[in-house]
Amino acid sequence: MPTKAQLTTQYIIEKVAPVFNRLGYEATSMADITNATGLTKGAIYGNFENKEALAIAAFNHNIRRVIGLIGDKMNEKESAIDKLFAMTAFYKTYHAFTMELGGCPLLNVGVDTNNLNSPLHARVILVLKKLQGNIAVIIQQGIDDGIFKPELNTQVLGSRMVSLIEGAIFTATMLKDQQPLTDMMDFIEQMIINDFKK
Amino acid sequence: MPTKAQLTTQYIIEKVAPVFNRLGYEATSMADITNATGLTKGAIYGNFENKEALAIAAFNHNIRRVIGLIGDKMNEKESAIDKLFAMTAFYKTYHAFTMELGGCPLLNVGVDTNNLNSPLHARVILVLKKLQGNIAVIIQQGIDDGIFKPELNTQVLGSRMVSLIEGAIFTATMLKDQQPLTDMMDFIEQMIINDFKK
DNA sequence: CCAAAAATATACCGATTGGTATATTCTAAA
DNA sequence: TTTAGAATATACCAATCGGTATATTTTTGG
Repeated sequence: MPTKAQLTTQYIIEKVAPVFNRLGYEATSMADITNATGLTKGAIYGNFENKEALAIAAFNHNIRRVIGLIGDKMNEKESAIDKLFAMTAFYKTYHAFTMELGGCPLLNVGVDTNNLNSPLHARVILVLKKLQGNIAVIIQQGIDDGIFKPELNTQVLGSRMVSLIEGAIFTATMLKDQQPLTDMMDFIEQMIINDFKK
Repeated sequence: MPTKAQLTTQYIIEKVAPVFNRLGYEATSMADITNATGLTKGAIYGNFENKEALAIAAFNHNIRRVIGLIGDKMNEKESAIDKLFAMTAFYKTYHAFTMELGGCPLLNVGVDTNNLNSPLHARVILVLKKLQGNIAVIIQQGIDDGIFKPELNTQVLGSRMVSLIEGAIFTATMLKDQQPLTDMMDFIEQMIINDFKK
């Protein structure tokens, strides 16, 4: 059974995570945090060492939500193609997700903390590389299963896919229009069928 | 002949433009601005109404630099294909550019001012749409010249191209690695040859 | 139900924020 | 060279920043 404090810690994270994402991890003030939680600074600093620690916890929470959801969808599938299509299907629903959250955490925090060499930026790079790697592994699985062309460069394609996705998220977020994101996912699906498959 | 004040105004813009881009348009303080220019607040506020006005001027300056450079390169060419290839060639050199400037202004300011409905964000959306439109016009020119397939959806392709470019810029900036950007430009060039050309 | 401990609220700190009023310096025309 | 006006510097403002010490409340084990 979790203690009261553990529940409060989790409560704070869930309340402030979208605030940090919306306002930016530097621009979010302690006043924003106390307003969002209904708690006072005493309670916040009792549960987190400082604002940065809370920001990191909030970012990890946001990332876990996204990666968790997409990972679940992909793990339901067996073949490399089905996994990749589960991914594109997820991102077709991602605009509503980001509208609620205030944008893609990876994009927001990445840009926000760039040239800041904060722990947060290190986390962004790590997640980015992990995403690239995950996609590369799936493509490799497709090659191993004899479904995808063996000459595919999995690393380059993993990196390229992440760029395609984040670029579309950026455009869709800026224009508050789901269409660029949907279009990009259709485009990726065509790419898989036309260029990946044997 | 420009007056002393006009020269100072321009001097301030040039000095603070990379600072705003690097630190973010909210996070940049008046102290950062006076440090970057060597001037005092009196001089800054004598030339600009407030920090936001200066931020807008700095953003416009940054955008003009990028768009101006790329526009010049493209205007040197005649055919739609040559223009598009001039664009990809430019973006292959863009990583060095963004390293010096502290990232892509469009990406940085776009994310930074998202959900803030500031005049700056309105400017970002305008520039984004203009970029999409410019590419669409060039593709249409290619169609009119009988070089590109007539069934191409110029609007969708313009939007998609911008997403491809900004996504690659994001990845390259995060990983401090030019390769994702170079790869994406190669990818776009192949797309032009394989999918655009008749 | 009580007391020890844990958790939260309150009140405060120095530093920094954007901005301004005024003093000073510099520029340019007569 | 003088002087009016423009441009810049200085000194200051209230408000807010992140953070902390302490007082108060709440929880929990006996």
